[in-house]
Amino acid sequence: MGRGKIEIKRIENATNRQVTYSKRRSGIMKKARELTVLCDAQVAIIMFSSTGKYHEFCSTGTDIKGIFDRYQQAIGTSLWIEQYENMQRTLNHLKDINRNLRTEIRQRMGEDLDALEFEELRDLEQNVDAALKEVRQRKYHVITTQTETYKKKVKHSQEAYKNLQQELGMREDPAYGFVDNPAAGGWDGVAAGGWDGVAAVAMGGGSAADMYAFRVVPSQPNLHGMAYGGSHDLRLG
Amino acid sequence: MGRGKIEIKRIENATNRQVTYSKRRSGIMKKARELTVLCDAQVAIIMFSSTGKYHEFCSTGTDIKGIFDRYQQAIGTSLWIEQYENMQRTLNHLKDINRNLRTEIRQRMGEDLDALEFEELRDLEQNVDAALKEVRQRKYHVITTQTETYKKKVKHSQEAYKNLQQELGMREDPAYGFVDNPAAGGWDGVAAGGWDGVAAVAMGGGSAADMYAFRVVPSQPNLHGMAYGGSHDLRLG
DNA sequence: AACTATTGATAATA
DNA sequence: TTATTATCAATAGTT
Repeated sequence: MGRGKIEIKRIENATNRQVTYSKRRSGIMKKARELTVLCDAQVAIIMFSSTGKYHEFCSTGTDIKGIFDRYQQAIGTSLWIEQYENMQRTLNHLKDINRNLRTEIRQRMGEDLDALEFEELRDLEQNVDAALKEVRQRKYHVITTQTETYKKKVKHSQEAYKNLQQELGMREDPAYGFVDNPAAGGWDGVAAGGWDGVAAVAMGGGSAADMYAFRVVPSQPNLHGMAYGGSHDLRLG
Repeated sequence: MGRGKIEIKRIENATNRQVTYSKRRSGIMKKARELTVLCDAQVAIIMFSSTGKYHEFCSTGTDIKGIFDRYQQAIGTSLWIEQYENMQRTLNHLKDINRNLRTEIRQRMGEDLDALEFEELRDLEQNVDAALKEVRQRKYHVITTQTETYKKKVKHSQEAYKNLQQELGMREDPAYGFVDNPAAGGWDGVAAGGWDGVAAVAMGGGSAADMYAFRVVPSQPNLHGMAYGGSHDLRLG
């Protein structure tokens, strides 16, 4: 239909091809529109030219997504539905795991124990007991490490001070400087046993009240996105 | 284009409409095919007739899904991609929460404590300590409840037996029947103090070895999809 | 973009 | 349904 018929093969001249694309595209769109009106049909068309420009047609009363959802229904199952459902499954599985993890944490916090059988309770007790020992041991380790560090710092400061004293040949009131008498409450006292004593209390499986003796900062930022203070939000997000 | 032009409006005659649909549909498909060849374009068409029958066209070298994925890219964001990405986000969020929960459980088990600050360690210790008390209390409660139940059962059996004895006027060797002498190891002994004694041991914050004294069944099914025996698989599924 | 000579599509008909 | 064909519509080549 034109001034001479053409062979149906790729038009090599780019300009020509683009013009033909434009003409024929509008032709198809018109035909599609007529079809939807004449025959009460639903039509969706998506076109990409060789230059990458895209055009679409969609019959009135619906949209591309609507027609393609219907299309997917028509051909049974497929396309995106499959990966979508896979994802949904994974998501539900994760939620289940999540719920179980939260339940376990709550039980490890001593809550919701009614659901447990005696044997489970017994195992839980053993486990928490062992965990408590681990935590105490770790705490003791941290404390002793800190103590050693402070001891060394004190020693260094002390020696530096003494050296200074000797170099300057000065003699001050012992109450205001470093002295060798532990009873005076100087740094020597701490270095010699003060921190160890603290560590001993911490190690001694003490009561909660004992532990509060170490609370230097009343509340600290939540460094791991968690808190052990029971203020957990154990609902799903 | 036919024997007389027609007005572009819905064809009321169903048969006529169906025939026209069939003819024009094949016409559009042919045009689409020609367009893809002549102009090196990508085209996807989906059509539903008024009777619900569906037909599709897709240029060679791709498929409906491919063209629609490209379409979604072309129009930026939307359609399925949106909910797909929402889902992906939710999924990643759940995985994060999951990882945190597993970390917390491991720390509550006394593992991976190196990452904790001293203050966190102290709070964790307090919390686990409190939890242990809760669990022990609960265990004691279960044991005493069970004890009461067994006591009652024993009492009932005892009385039934005595009644039977009296009714039959029988007298057996005390060694082979229920007697009033607790030292003989009869049920009276258990009812009077045996179970309470057991409960007392359980309550006493005893060692793990003490607890094992209660292990009636060496291993039991995992009723909650969890185990406190440290055999947790804390990896993501 | 607009114009036509042509070819292509199809409405009515058989 | 399918085939025919008289007409109308689309468009290739041109301006």
